[in-house]
Amino acid sequence: MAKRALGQRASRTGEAMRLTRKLMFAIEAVLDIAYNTSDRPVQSSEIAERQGIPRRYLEHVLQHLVRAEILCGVRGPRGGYRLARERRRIFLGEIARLIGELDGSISLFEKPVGSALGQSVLVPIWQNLHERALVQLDAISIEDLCVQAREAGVKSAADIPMDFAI
Amino acid sequence: MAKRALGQRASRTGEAMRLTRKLMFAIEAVLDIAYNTSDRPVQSSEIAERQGIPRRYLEHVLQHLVRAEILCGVRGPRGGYRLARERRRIFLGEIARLIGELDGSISLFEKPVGSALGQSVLVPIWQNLHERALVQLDAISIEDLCVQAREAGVKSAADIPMDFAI
DNA sequence: TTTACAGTCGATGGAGTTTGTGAACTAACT
DNA sequence: AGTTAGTTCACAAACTCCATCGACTGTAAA
Repeated sequence: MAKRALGQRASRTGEAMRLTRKLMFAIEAVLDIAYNTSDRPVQSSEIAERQGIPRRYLEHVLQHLVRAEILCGVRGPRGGYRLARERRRIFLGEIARLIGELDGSISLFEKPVGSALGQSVLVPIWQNLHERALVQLDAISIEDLCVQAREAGVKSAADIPMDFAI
Repeated sequence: MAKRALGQRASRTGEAMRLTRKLMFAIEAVLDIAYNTSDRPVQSSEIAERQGIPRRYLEHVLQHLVRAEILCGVRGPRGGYRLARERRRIFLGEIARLIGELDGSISLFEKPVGSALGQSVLVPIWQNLHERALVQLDAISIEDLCVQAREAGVKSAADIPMDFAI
């Protein structure tokens, strides 16, 4: 009965999440850095090649991660990227929220939903779906992924002596 | 230029789901039809106006729903759309899978994921996320939504005498 | 035959993605 | 110290795909 303003955004707690390509790139990049960092930082070109991500676009994503203080960038020769915190203190949910809020911030369930039907019935369902996904991602840390990767036998550049640099 | 050769599709689970605008339109439309059907079928223009969905695009979506035998279309004057089954036998998961498989069938987690890291660690996470969402949607029928809408006090065109036709 | 719809094809626009060019910064080398 | 080279950062143009719109065709009732 209570008529709500149409333009009401889903901007409540600032929770935004979009299952887009950019998000996957972001998570892949952070994981790659965490898994392959040795003594010197990991360069964007390495990540791009290892993960098969377009270089230029990857740099975009990395810069967002730097601003969000998930990574820190080191300029100059032998520069690259490092994690800004310990691996066990970076969670996928944080990355998802970050990427979601970047451009648009419309969240995973992006829909004006103008009708009363949608407002009263569908919006709650989408919010629920959305929140559950975020909860699931909030429970996974980069450390967890590194452990899984090691158990799966994925090779890490950190295990290889530097002399083999191509 | 199709450089699709790069990544093979993640299409082998057969389950595809995309949290896109089209999916919301589809669910909104089916719900609208279920909720507002009286003796004569519901016309696409009615749905479009009530739900605030662009007419032309809505018809596109409706046609897919007809082919999937979720709706049935009635042509000619006083035509429109009806549900092809009882409301309690139509589930949101079915609609989600349909829309997902339509164009691209790339599913919610669409990513080549070329590296060993991605393959062994990220793909399972995305699949899990995806399956949980589908399970959640599979548990909701159109009937459920109609009940919720009625409890929320949403008016139905089926309750209103036909004389008020504009 | 006319009319009011559902169905189909093609054109347009915008968001997200990809790529290009150049700046700012810093380590290493002369 | 000054210069050079290898990076990250910043801005912007080009490309791609989906949502949107428009015009035309098919069908069935009046």
